[in-house]
Amino acid sequence: MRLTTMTTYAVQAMIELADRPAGTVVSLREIAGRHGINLKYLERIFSRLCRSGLIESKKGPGGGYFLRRRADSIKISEIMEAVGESRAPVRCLAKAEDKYCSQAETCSIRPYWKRMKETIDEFLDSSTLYDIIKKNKND
Amino acid sequence: MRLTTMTTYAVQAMIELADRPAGTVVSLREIAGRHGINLKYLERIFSRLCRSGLIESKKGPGGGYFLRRRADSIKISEIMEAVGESRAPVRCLAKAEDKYCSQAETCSIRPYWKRMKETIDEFLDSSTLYDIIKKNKND
DNA sequence: ACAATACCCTACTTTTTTGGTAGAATATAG
DNA sequence: CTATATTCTACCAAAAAAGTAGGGTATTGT
Repeated sequence: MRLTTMTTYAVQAMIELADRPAGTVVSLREIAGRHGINLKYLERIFSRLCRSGLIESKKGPGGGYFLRRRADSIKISEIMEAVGESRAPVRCLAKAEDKYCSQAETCSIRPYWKRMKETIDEFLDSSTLYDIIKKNKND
Repeated sequence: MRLTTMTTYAVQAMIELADRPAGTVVSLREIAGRHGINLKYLERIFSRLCRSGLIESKKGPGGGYFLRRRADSIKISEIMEAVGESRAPVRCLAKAEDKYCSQAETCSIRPYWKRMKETIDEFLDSSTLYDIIKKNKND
């Protein structure tokens, strides 16, 4: 039941972007350096975030990435989705794998795992980047 | 965010035991056969469940395993605990790993992961074997 | 007693997933 | 033009999970 480090990196990085004033961009080199993340690895993560439309890039010198939407409209679940983190506790509940288990219809435990997934989804769907930042600033 | 198959096997098997009338035992061979689980693999799982005190064994011909407590007193979280499934979404929240991240104290995201863990724990702590069986029988 | 049944322990192998690397291509500000 | 930065396509290594194998030990019905 552990998130991949790719997911935690992605959230960390998104927090970084959210913390910057609008109109500024952040380079990967900067983020990678500060968090001790391999640059190439970060690149892969950001390309996914980009493809999902959560962030946008500005190329060339002085370029970098920036949030495409307001921090309070970006759900944590969206970030996970972008980097491919599954939120299903069991394989038979993952997307496009409904046919993985032939006995899915009669399985007595599946409904339980489904409720578990819903609980997790609800949590991740109801929190945004802004919530994390805000909570932190209240200290 | 996926449970290991060992965990899902463990829950499946515990449901089997819970579904039997009191006083009866179930052999591993039987469970392994019905669910298509490798016998040796199941043995390992059951030895852990046994060590955790969730089930008990009866040796000899006609022997097998049975629940040590009532189904409505066995939490799903206990089963996970028994087979070593971590419920922490990130490593720095896992047991005996508080020192994994040196910046745990100042980390802005950690409190969020902690709330996530609490949400999951709450779900798993508040459901028992009996709940799963019962829900199923209502169909 | 003893053989049948079933649990118990240790080590190993394979597979899958995750994490990390490398190198080159493309775009752009100055 | 060129330095900086993102994009794309592979590939490789480490770790974790899953599955196997084989021998050993305890119990009990007969």
